[in-house]
Amino acid sequence: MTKQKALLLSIFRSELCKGEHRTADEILLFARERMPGISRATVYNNLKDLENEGLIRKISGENGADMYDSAFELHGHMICKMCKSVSDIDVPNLLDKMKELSGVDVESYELKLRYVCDECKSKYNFGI
Amino acid sequence: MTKQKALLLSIFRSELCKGEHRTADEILLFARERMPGISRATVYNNLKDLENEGLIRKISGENGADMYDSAFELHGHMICKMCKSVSDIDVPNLLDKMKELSGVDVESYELKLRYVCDECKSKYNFGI
DNA sequence: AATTCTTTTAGACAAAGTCCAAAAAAACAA
DNA sequence: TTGTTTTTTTGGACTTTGTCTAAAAGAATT
Repeated sequence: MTKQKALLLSIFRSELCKGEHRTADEILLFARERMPGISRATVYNNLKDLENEGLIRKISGENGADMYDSAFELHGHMICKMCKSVSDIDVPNLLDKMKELSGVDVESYELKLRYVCDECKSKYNFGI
Repeated sequence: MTKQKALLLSIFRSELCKGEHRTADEILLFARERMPGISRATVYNNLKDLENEGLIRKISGENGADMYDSAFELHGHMICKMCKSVSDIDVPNLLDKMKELSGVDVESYELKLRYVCDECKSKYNFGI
């Protein structure tokens, strides 16, 4: 556990990431506020480590960049088709159900539900 | 429906894509075999159109590039953590369950189950 | 203190995808 | 038909995201 890695972990545990889904470059910016010289490669390396250690989870992002989530509980994500906003949704027992269904030891899952959020609905119906 | 778009659709409906998960650049190569001058931008544009029209579905890929799936039925994907191989899994009624759980009109979903495939298991246990 | 192993760093590099302006094609109107 | 407008394609430049590499720095071990 180097200083750099500890910094990243503290960022994930802080308000900066609570309930948020951050890209690697957002994390890099946060990290540089506290450790100006930290290298991009170091951030990417440690994100990969933290993910392998199960301390954070990666979500393949809708806008190119992957995002990271540090929530303790495994959960799903609701993605608005229009604005690409992301919100969490708890899906009870999904992991166990998928183990049963597949017959193999599923370690984790990524679930994205596509819909149109209320804000976008009202923005694009022009009052009709 | 331009010639270019029709070509892409025919590729997705052909044996080239049956049960496969193709990247945009793989589709570009297939397309150039039949229409040598077709541009990369055109392929990307039309893949986006076809996705919006619900004729194909995008899976955010594990190795950088997104992949496309033209299967009619919505289904989940099993992803091996080690070799990143992808296989399909049918998850009955998941969409309806998610509509119910979320209380909104979920249009589609993307589900990835992470595990270690048999081949990788035996490759990395060194016979122990 | 010397050695070895791991991590960081900076920058080059690669891959995937977007953007743009001009040309071509298609759709529409007279 | 011909002329006009709109849409799509094209090629290439560009951006973004992420990886790789070799050298330096830092930890751990002997």
